Amino acid sequence: MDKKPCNSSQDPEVRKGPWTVEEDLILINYIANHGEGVWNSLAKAAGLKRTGKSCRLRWLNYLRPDVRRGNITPEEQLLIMELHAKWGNRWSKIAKHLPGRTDNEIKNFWRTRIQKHIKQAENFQSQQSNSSDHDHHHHHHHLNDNNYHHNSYASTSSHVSNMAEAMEISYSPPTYQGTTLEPPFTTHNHNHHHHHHQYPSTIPTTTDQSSCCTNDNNYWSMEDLWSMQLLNGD
DNA sequence: AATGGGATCAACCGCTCAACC
DNA sequence: AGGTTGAGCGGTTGATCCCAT
Repeated sequence: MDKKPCNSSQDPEVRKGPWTVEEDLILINYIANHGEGVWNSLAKAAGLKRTGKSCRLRWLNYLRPDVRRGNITPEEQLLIMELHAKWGNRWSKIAKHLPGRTDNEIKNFWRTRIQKHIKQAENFQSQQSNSSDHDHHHHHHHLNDNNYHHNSYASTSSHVSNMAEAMEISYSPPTYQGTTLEPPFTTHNHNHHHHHHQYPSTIPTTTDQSSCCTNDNNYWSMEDLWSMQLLNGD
């Protein structure tokens, strides 16, 4: 009988899964009137059949008025890469430097949009170093989530932060920010909710078409960014 | 036209830590 | 001291969407 009742998995009183609009409204309304915090009792008092944890998460990641939705901007992406290079998977710490973004969002962004490109770059690099006769195997590691915890951040981070710095230098020039930059940074902007495009397909035409660092859409893709890393990385 | 597979994101889980009693 | 509770973190999953076959 030492089973803890905290096993909420089959508790019929507790709802799980996606939040409904009604639940959202209840939570918003309650917090508007009573404030946030003490999530377990809040959940009960508000009449939500949710765990406090679930309420907290829903509020912080979605309902809170100052959450910023929409695609990660190039500037944000750069920041994420820099900070991740410094700190690794410290998502909440990183998120503190991106106003309105949540740790969850940044984590998702990293895992879905960046990590795979790292692996590609990794493979590419190892191919390169294979083709060249020397086998320096001293840079075989990269940002591999699982490596993360036991290889020192410093070794990987210097790599990436060099890249980030190099990118920032060529990134910040006014060509980009001066041009009503509203572009989807993302490779394809599939807002999969309903396709309400917040970005017109009129991509800002930057003044310099030379653009060693822009692709045909005039904004950088992951490929661009990571190939820059490859050029820059040792 | 149907469908399989990859990409994305919201939400869950287990865990740790700190405060409090 | 030891137990309980709440907050927060990072990893993972499940549902959905999109696209190519």
